[in-house]
Amino acid sequence: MDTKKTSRFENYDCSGGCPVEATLEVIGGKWKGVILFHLLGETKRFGELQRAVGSVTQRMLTKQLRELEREGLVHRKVYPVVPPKVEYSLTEKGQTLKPIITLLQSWGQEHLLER
Amino acid sequence: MDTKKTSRFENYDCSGGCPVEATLEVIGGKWKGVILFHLLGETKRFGELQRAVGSVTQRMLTKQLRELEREGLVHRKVYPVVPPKVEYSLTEKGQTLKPIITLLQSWGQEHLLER
DNA sequence: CGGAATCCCAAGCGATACTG
DNA sequence: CAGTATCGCTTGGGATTCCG
Repeated sequence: MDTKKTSRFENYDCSGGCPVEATLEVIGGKWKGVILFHLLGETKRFGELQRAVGSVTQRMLTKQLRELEREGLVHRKVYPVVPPKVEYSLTEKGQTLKPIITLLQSWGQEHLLER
Repeated sequence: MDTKKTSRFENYDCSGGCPVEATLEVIGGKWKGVILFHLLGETKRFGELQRAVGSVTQRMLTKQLRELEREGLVHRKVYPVVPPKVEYSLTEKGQTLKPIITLLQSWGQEHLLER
């Protein structure tokens, strides 16, 4: 009907850092989504997390956790005991991702997995 | 307090296809988020899309669009004219991603970009 | 204009071994 | 237990060229 713009998205300037892209860079790592998902509810030890995620290798789990830590999404608590004990949990900033992770999960269930 | 589980996330079986991971694989491609974002509001031609996204190369834009097409998220309409004209738009399935893309955007704005 | 094909470097990532 | 180190394959993705 009218030639007027019907959307607020069309001419959004993405050059030099689109928020959508930026967010995906933070949570889009190969294992980050799943990791965050498993930390949504509770603190987990390294080994627990690895078992929960499934097929991730130690190397990758460590790397992804370090990156999430650097982004301030995950907190790493080291207990000075032997054998070593390290617990991972979401920071407050990490908690704010909950709606996103939840949406990702429900969308995937509805549109991706056989049902 | 209690040792009872306080979350519904903890023991979710992710092995062999976690919904969160699956969804991220669909929208997590390097340019897919931004592409979807720019298609949220309106249909766009190839060239428009490329300019909107910014620094993406033709090759990558094409590749990512093909993948989104295969997932049934994006529709490709070819006009049999010369010079060629191709329009991209979201399918109905693609539209269902709107809440996710929107959330990604607002989260990124609030937590990632300087403010 | 919108794409396909080729080339090629760099990053990603798994496997394995070692360590405090 | 929770890492780190090294190796080497595989993949991603940019640059460029050609085409209908």
